[in-house]
Amino acid sequence: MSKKQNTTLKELANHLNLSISTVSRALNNHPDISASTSDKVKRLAKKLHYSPNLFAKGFRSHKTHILGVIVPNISHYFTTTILKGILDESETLGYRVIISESKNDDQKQSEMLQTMIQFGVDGILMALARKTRSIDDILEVASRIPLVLFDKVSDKIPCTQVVINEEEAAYYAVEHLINTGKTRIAIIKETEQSFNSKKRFQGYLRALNEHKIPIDEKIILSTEDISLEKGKMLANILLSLKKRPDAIFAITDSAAIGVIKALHKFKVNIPEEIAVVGFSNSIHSTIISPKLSTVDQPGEKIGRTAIKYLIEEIENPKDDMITKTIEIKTNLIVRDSSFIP
Amino acid sequence: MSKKQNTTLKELANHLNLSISTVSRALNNHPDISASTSDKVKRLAKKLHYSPNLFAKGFRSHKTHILGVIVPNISHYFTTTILKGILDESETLGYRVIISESKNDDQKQSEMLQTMIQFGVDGILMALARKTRSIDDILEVASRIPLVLFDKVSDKIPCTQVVINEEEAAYYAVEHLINTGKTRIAIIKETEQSFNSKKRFQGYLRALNEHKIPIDEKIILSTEDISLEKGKMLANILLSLKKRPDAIFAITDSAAIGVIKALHKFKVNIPEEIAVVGFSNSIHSTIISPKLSTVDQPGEKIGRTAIKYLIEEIENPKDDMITKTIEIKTNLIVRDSSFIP
DNA sequence: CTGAAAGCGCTTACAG
DNA sequence: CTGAAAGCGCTTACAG
Repeated sequence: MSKKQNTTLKELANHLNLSISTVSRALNNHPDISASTSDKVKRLAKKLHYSPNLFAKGFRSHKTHILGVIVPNISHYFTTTILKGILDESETLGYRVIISESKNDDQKQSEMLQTMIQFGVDGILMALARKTRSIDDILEVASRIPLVLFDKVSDKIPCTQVVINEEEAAYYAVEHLINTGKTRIAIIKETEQSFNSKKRFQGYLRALNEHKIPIDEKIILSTEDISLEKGKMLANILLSLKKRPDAIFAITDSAAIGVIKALHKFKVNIPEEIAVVGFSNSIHSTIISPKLSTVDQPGEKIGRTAIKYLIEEIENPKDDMITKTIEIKTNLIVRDSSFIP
Repeated sequence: MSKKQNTTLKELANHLNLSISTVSRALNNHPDISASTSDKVKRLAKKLHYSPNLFAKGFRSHKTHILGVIVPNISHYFTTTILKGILDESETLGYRVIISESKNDDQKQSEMLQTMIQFGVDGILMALARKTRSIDDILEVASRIPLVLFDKVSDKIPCTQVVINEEEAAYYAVEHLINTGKTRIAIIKETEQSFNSKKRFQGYLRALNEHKIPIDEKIILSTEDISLEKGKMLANILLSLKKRPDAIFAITDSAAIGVIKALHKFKVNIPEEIAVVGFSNSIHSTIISPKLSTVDQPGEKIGRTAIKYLIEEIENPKDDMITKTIEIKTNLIVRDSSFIP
């Protein structure tokens, strides 16, 4: 065998002619143990690189100190900022995190939930896959261990949910465009009634209504699986209208960047002829030219908040499952794709 | 208690008036068990949503089927593509993955290694933090469990290492510039002798040498912590030279994008006056205009390969630790920032 | 074909 | 102040 075995309590006990119980207590600073014994044990432990087997420890207490995290796509920059918050906070609180990618496949998502339970995670943090139908599996999980949803959530699942102020953020983004003199503001959103898209659309409508700007269905465009390419396509449609919009609010940055690329192609001046605002403050938003005005979503804070609530629920279990929604504030960042006020 | 306990073998046994051993064997398709018993057990197990406690299982065999992964920064797109490969492949092979971010802090990295051992991971996959000094801790880990390095590696650590063909990739990138008629090719690299930077620089030198192009120290620029901003700064220096380069090879995409931004500012035509080539094929490379020529690094493949080697070593332990380096082929992608041949 | 017992590494109530 | 014993959920050699 090339690999060294880990040192165990038993070995320490044998070396010192003590019982396993005593060694255990010495290492855990139990008050009963004499200082001299405690010292001896600790010295030997250090010398032999003893490190407790957390498995065995958790085994007794039914706690693994491992949390499960499921996200649709690990490559989205926004997701990675959330993960940063999750990893950092969980590590300082003494938990490790198992991450899985559902790839927006709700079948896969169910399987992952299942294996996470099998691996004995103490709780699960999750952003739902698109078109999640099988709520049943998720409810079943929530009945066993604490579950917290973030970003992609659903009010059909009774649990803590951490989101951004989607509606308000969209409201401010659109109001900003109105304040810079724009009156014909298009929106590019998703067809399916995803929580996020729906909320952002509501914010759009409220901004127009409150500023007495008529709603025009012709400049409300929807697409499935919103993306850069889709942004381009829909921008082309908007450009072909008799009455072009003078601003476009895209509910994701990638779509907004597609819009900018389409506008470039047709030599449309940004923001003079058409202003553009996105949503997310992805890293792309400062690479594209003109730099994109967008809504900054504080990913790290979302991650930190979500994991804190989860761990709180793990360590202080409550009897009742209540849907509690925590809203994290966002921040509109105005850049060159819209007028600076 | 609101949370349901997980079903155990004991409960199944009690329900059926069988022993725990029999139930265990039935569930594991042991040949000794009669079909009727086996059926009964399986039906009840399904009904009660029994799922084995992998903790208890692993506890006996000293296998947790959990792997540790440490990366410097989870937000780099390239890193996320590697993680995708790791997650996907490990899940199909029946392993789960704990991810930690060292933030290029080698102190933190050592701690992470330590807690991963404590959590009983079966093996560790790691990209080294910049300026990793305490090789000792890493060697200590490698003596206990299988360790595989990827991307950021070091030949001082005797273990399997999965990297791209850094030297060759840089060679082809520079040769491509030479083939398009460029003769004064600058390089922007890192000061510290990181494995990657060193190799890419070697490729640069070899390309120039083989094509009999003189090396000019004035257009070999180095920086610490290479980034977009540093790319801009160094490009400015190059532009201020009496004899400007006619091409710039930046050893990372972000630096290359900084270069493009600087060239834009000084109205330099790309690629006519100065061509630019980056390294990584990050998502930015098609957002920037002109689109960036760059070296595509197949992240998923790197991840998959690394995890396969790790699991191979876990499941078939060898006595000897040998440094084995696996090189993954890259692919030069020519876009608008350099001439299409 | 089925069961009782040991053991994986640890903690802790119970004795002494 | 220290130790023997039970138990966490599972598997498996040993009996029968």
